[in-house]
Amino acid sequence: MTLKYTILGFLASQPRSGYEIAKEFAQGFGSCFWTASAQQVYCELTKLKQQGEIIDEVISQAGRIEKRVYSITAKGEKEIINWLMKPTEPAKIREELGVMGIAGHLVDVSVIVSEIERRREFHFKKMRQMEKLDEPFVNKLELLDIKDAYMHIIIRRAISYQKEWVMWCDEAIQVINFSLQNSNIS
Amino acid sequence: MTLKYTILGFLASQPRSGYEIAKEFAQGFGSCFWTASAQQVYCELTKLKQQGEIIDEVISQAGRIEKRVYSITAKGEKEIINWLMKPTEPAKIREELGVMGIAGHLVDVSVIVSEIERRREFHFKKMRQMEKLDEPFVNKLELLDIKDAYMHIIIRRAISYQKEWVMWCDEAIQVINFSLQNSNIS
DNA sequence: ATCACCATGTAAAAGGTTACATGATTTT
DNA sequence: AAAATCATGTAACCTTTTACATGGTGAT
Repeated sequence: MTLKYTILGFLASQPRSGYEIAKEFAQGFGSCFWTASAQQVYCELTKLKQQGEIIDEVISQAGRIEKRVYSITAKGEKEIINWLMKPTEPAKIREELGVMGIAGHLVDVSVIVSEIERRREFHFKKMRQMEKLDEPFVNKLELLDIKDAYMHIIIRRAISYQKEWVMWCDEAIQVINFSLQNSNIS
Repeated sequence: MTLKYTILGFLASQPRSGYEIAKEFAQGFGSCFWTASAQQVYCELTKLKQQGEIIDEVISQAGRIEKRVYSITAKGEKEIINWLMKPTEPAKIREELGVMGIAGHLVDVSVIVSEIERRREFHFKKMRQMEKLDEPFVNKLELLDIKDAYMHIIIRRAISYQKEWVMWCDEAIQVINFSLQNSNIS
């Protein structure tokens, strides 16, 4: 259901096309907390329109293909407000890398170490991406209105999530190296 | 596919029944990095048996219902080793709470603040749970062999994930309060 | 007695991914 | 000329969740 409410949220802040919403998930603010493919977005928009929570309008663009822009309806706004009042479900941890914890010893330690190094790079890049999203906010921290403050804290969460990963990778390699030294001594 | 490899991993470390594996996901080491219901576990075990990656043996217990204990086969071990050599897919962020970032202003600020406080409690408890799992390892940090080191680092990741959440909750409430003071002044 | 825990499964529904399908415009 | 971006959809498949189904043992 979160996909639905994220889309309603985007449309509550301003009318958008399916393509624009999909982009929010791929690179924009949506990428801070949720993922959805373009296919999912188009599919959900069709459903939401049928249920009267959003309406669409075809906009013709000069020298461009026309696009279908969606807006939230009063019914849709009621729906999202109702949802926001309910407690959120914490994300379930689903981390492939964890399998190493039980079965890592079945492969050479170099496989594990280089995988952790690869992940460090990945999360470092992600962290930088998230920091870019935060730029408009960190540059006026003293002047954030409540709407900006909400966006800022969500982006901050995404940044520290990635940062925590980077720090964990460094720590993990240290622990592995220390353990290897131990086994050499004995 | 991760469910499959997590189960193979558990069985690679020792033979277990479906119930025991389900418990690992619910409260044990599995809960550090993956979630799976008992239904999923039983279903996957049936599939893995059909594919010859695990074998089962019915164990009768004194004064208890008999249980079906599974062990990994040579084929299964080959499968998991092959999988461990491949790069891991980082988890996709799916965090309901993020919707607040776009639509939080549609409800009263007290709704948001009390939700963040509720989440702080939740993650604090989770952190304590994960710390309990780490106890056998932190008590002999100097003596960890590589198998222990792998388990320890995965648990450490789970701990710092929860810790990061707790710190974020505190920071988020501060940012919100600061923003509210701003709007009162102007 | 009631609750927690042990123990194992099936089936339907919901949610998400991947593949298929198409085609124009803008930038390099 | 090729690649990236704009623009929208359908269908099949895979994964996950929820509901259904059952019943014994041990502790309070």
